[in-house]
Amino acid sequence: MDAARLPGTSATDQVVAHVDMDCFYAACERRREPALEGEPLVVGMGYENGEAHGAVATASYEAREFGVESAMAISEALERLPRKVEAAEDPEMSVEEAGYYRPVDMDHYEAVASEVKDVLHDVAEMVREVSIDEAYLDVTDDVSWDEAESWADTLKSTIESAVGVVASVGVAPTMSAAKVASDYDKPDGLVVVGPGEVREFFADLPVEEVHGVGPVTARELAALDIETAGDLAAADPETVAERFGERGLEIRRYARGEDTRTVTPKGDPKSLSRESAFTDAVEDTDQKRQKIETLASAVADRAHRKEARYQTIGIKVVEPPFDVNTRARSLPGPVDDADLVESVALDLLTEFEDAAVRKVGVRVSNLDFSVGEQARLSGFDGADASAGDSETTADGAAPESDWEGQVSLTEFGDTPTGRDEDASSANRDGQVSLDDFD
DNA sequence: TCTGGGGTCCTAGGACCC
DNA sequence: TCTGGGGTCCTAGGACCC
Repeated sequence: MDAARLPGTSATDQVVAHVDMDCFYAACERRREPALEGEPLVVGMGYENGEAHGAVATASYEAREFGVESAMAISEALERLPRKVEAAEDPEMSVEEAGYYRPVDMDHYEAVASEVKDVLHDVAEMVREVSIDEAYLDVTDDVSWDEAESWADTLKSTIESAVGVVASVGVAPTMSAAKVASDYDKPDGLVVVGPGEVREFFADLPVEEVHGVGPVTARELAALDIETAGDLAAADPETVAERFGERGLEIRRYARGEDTRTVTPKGDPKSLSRESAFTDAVEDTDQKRQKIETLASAVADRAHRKEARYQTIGIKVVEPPFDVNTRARSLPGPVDDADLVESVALDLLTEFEDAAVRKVGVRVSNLDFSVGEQARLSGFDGADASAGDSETTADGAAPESDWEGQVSLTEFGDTPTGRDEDASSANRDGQVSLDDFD
C-alpha cells in the first residue's frame, strides 16, 4: 500500500512513455503494399483470401468509417464493407464503398515490430515490450517534464522515418496514465500528462478507459453509479473492495493516478498455448483428436525451441455458443516431451468425446527455463539440477536419469513438504513410465 | 451463415500437511 | 470424537488485455 512508497522513491517520480503503434497490422500491410494507403483495409485472423470466415484483427480508420470493428466476424465486416474486387464486378455496388482484405501475416509483423523495438531500445534504457505493437519506456533519467513533448515528437518522427509506421505516444508519471495518454489522441497522437495533472486528466474519461476495467466490470460499476474514472476515483474504497476485491482497489488507485508499478523488462512466459477453431461445431471424435494432436505438437515444438520445460499440460474445449472448458494435469516434474503433451492432451479430451466442439486448444504451463542445460551439463552427479531443493527428496537417493536422459522426476518435487510423496509414488519403480500420466 | 488466437492474473474450493 | 488455524499446491473458471 502507500507505506511502500517512501519519499523520493515514489513511482510518481517516474517519466513513463507508452508507445502504441496505430493500426499496426494494417500499417505493416501498407508498408509493403503502398497502394493500400488511404484505402479501407481489414486484416483478418483465420481469414483466407476470398473466404468469409475469421475475425477482424485490425481495421484501418477508413474501414472503421464503414462500421468495421476489431474482433468482428469477417462475414459481418463484409456486409458493411464489401471487397473491392467484388464491388468492381457487381454493377449494383460502388467501388468507393468497398475495401481491401488481407490475412494476418505474423512473421511479417514481427519483423517490422523488431525494427520498432530497435528504435525504442536506442532511446531508452528500460523498455517493457507489452505486445507486438506496444511498449512502455522509462525515461526518468533522460527526459525532464519540460522536454517531454519535444522528446516524444522526435521519437515519433524517428519511428516513422526509420520504420515507416506511425506511433501514438503518451507521457505521464505512471504507467497507467501513460497508457491512457497514448490512446487519448490516436492516431498519430502525442499527449503529455504532467505530474499533478493525472487525476484531472482521468476525471471525465469513461471508466472503461481505466486499465483493468472491461465490459463486465464497467457494467457492474455503472450499477453503482460509477461511470467515469473520476467517479471511480472518488468512490468509497470499502464499497469497491467489497464488490471487486483487491482488483477493485487497484483500478480505483489507477483512476486516482496512483500506480506504483515501475517499468521492468518482460520476463519469461508463464504458459504457452495454441488453439484453433473449427469452421463449424464438430462432434466427430477423430477430427477433434487430430486437431489436438496438431496443436500438441506445435506447442511442444514451441516450448522446445524456447528451452522451456513444462510441468502442467492442459486443454481447452469450447462448446457452442461460448462455453469454455479447461482441463489440466500436472506432472511430478518438468519435462520436454512432445509425445507426453499429445497423450495427456488426448486423454483429457476423452471427457468431451460426445460434445459438439467449436474450438480446441492445448496449453503447457508451470514453465521452467532454468534446468534444461544444467541437467545435461551437470551429468546427474548429484548436484542440485533443479530450482527446488533436491536434498529434500523423500528417499534421499542420488539423482538418476530416466527416459530421454532427463533427471529422475523424484528430484523435482518442488516443495520440501507434501509433494515428495506424490512424486515418489509416480516413480515407484524407480522409473517414470508414461502409464503414470495416461 | 455462430467470434481469432495468444497471453496474464485472480479467486474459490478441495486435498493435504504441520 | 470433536474442534482450530496456517500454509501450499492443484484444478477450474472468469475477467481482462492486445
